[in-house]
Amino acid sequence: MPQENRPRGRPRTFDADAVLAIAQDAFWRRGLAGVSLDEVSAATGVARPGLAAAFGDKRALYLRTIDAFTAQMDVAARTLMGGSRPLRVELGAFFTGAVDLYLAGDEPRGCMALCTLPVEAADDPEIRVRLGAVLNRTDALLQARFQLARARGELPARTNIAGRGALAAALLHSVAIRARAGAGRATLLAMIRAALPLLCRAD
Amino acid sequence: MPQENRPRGRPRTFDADAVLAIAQDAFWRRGLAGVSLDEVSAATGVARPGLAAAFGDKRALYLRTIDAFTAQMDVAARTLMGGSRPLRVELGAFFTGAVDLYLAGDEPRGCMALCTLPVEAADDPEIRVRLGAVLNRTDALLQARFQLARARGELPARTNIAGRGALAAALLHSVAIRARAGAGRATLLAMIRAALPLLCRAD
DNA sequence: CTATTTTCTTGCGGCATCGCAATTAATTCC
DNA sequence: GGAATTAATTGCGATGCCGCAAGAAAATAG
Repeated sequence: MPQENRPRGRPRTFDADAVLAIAQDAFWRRGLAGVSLDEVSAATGVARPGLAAAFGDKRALYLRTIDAFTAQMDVAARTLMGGSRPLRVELGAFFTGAVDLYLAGDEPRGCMALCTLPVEAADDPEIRVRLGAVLNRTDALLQARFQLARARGELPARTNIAGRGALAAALLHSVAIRARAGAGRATLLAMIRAALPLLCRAD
Repeated sequence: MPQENRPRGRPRTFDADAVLAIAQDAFWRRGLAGVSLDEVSAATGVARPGLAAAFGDKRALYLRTIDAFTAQMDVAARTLMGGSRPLRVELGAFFTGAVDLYLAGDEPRGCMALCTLPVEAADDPEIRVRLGAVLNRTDALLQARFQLARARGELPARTNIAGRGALAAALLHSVAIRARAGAGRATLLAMIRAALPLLCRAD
């Protein structure tokens, strides 16, 4: 009995997204070099050849999880900073949301991209490009928000958008690393609270 | 002929500091997990047992190079930001010096500590502590400089030192990662130039 | 000159990791 | 029902990596 639009041969017995989620968790904690495919295989119940057939080699699987991560971040960022509330409120929500994500499970995870991509970036041009893309994406997001605030009169017309955006992005990068270093929620939130007035000051 | 205060047995035939420098270079680029002892052995000409005898296992050697790195940074930071010049000048020198160091050799090196420690930090408590120590050190350095500026009247008495210090440290972290992502010297300096006024503004 | 101490070199053994090939299983097309 | 197609499973082989042990070498102490 032919079902729907089944591809052709024997169907997959595992859910690629579920495997990806488990792999993402492992790479988030230990990075590309720190995770073995045997480990992913054991955690997912999918034998190595199955992983290879579905995703390619270890590096390709890692890149897939990085892409998934950045997609998740994009969604979260746009949700938290949609542009409907005042600048300061939305930036506060944005950074608080980042802290929540970086400390999920009360483990010192930090940012998957900012904490695991850089090691590989020095010798791997493709990963270096990925890292650059992640940075550009948040830069664009934050600068756009400052620009919007300026257009709305929350910031004076002469406000240096690039400077504000750079500092806001920097704060995110800093939080990402500090979370991984074990900084507590209270510490991170205090840092954000102290820094926000400078970022949002209307001059 | 007994020389000086020679220890007792056969003397070392290699310079531990030179070996450390070579190992540091390798770890800087590829991180702890990305470097094999065979590689260090080949690059230094010291056989693995020699490395083991002098430094312990790979992780111990890595920690030694991290310590050497932080010591180098301390020296550089204190040189560039001695407190004799105005706040803005010294911060500019500090960040420019960081860029120089992160781009030395025109390679996208970034910061050894901030780009290689985080991956290992999640699962290795001792490395996590090291990372925290690196962060605390620069926090203290920058906050002290802002405090000095406030005491000298370059900043108003009500200036939030914690906020300024956090943002300045964040800028450093950001530069460290961006350099590794391949950002050019001009890009980084432009970012710093845009951000400095906000950090130094006397209100 | 001999004994002792420390280091250097070589090599072995074990372990983990990865990629590939061969076999078995499940499903669709005709 | 048979052929074709795609997956899953198992297992092998090669490589890299680490730690340790055994023997040779270079220095000092007496």
